[in-house]
Amino acid sequence: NYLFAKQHGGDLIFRIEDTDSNRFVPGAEEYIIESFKWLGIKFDEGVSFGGNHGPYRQSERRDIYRKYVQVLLDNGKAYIAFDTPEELDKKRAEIENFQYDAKTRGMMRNSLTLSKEEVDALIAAGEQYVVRFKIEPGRDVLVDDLIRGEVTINSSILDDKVLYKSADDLPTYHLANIVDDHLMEVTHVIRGEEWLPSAPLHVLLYEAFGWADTMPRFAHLPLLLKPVGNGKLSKRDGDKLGFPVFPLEWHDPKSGEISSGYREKGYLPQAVVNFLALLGWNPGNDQELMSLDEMVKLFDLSKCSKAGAKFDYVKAAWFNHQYLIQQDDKEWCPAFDKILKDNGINATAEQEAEVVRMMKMKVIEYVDGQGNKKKRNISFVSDLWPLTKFFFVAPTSFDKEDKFIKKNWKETTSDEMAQMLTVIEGIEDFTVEGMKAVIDPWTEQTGIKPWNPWRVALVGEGLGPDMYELAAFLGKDEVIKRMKFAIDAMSN
RNA sequence: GGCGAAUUCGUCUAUCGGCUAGGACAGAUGCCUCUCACGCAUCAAAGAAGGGUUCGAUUCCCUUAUUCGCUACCA
Repeated sequence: NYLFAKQHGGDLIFRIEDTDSNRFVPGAEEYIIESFKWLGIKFDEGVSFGGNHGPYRQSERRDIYRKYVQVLLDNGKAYIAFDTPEELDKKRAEIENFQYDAKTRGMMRNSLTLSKEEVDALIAAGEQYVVRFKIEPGRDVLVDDLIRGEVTINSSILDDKVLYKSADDLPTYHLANIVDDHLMEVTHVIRGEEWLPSAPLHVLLYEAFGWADTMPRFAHLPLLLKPVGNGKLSKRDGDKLGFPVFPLEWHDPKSGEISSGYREKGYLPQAVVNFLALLGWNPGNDQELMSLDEMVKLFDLSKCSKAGAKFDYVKAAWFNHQYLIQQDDKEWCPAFDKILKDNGINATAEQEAEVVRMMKMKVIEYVDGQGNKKKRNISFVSDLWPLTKFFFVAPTSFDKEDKFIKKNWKETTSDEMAQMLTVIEGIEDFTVEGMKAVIDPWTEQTGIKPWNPWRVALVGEGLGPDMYELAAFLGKDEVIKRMKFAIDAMSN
């Protein structure tokens, strides 16, 4: 909706459709606003955004709906029904495939079967009622969908939908939606496929009000499906499979349940928007990485797919990786700082920046000795801890079955490391250049290839940055300490 | 059950009658390399099934199958 509206210079409206008072959730509205803000999706009108078509909360538009319900009642397009939920349940149990429609409305308690006096008396007595849309059967209703083309549905399969319920003096979605869209001068309705079956009902409502000529265009988008198995993606699937479904972490005030959020998991909003936009739409070429502004230019409803798309959280992580590596070093530091704190490390800001710099060296493109461009695969800043802990914590033991250690620490290695240790102890200038000046000639003289064993000693496993850089960061004392410990531990 | 929609590699998708069916993620292999990665190269991987229409169907039509959605005084 955002892409479409912006592309056409239109306004995006943020309307709260809270016509089901039973389902009111405190905090949900604020949550939604904050989520869109985080994603960078800005509305032009609506709750918290202002505009000339308010109020934008349907629960605050009761006067308006009451008026339009009356219009339909007056022109015979709707009627009042007194059937209680219990009575309806009974009918459904009695009659197979019961539907409240032209065939059955004659046997129900409503203003079509009751006299005007009876109806007035019931209302005066405080009886609860609903207003139902009187659907004329046997008509083929055409829905011209921008994505699916022309869809025809016969009105006979539609039931006499409830438009308004007196119990809470609120309309249902169908009535509120049509009235609001008309009054708010909505030109396009882009919504999920689950609305396609009731689209003809909405067309009929526009006609009943005499608004057919200004009826908005419809576009029904495909649904998001579960990553594994069948069915549409539900709120709970995410945490079951280890990925977020909610944009922001959500604490349900009623159940106390916590659903993880993209923001808290370390996703970048641009990555989420990009990934989501491509689920069900593509620009028609091979381009996958696009900013919101680019997507506004490229978006095309006719290029939206019609079938549901399975949610692939592995690819979502890849998108995040792409956006993460484009970020400046400094943007990683706050998140990295938190990771360190969480792991009980007290590092100086300089140290943090230095580690991030070194890791980013391997993340951002750089050219190695062979002229190859290199990068590092980090999808989330939170991935950094296992890749950086050795900067702050010395190895406490060595897994002799570890493939890297086994391969690189042979029988003679402890002796070679001991030789290297004496060389290192003699180094005055413990910088990358200073070490190179001493160690490079030493390796050539002795023929010893110290890199991997040295890595075992300082890191404890087969990962990390260039050894000179790492050693310079750790400092001479720490390097000596770790080497002594390794030589000792490995010879036992 | 009824109605509607959908159906291309494991996943997201391109193709608007000419296909040796393209790309991306994931996977495999190789190269690179002081490690892990990254990068690069290569490989493997698809038109649900059956009928039509057509010189020619992944593309159009029909049937079947499967999946999804709707069938609430929920949205």
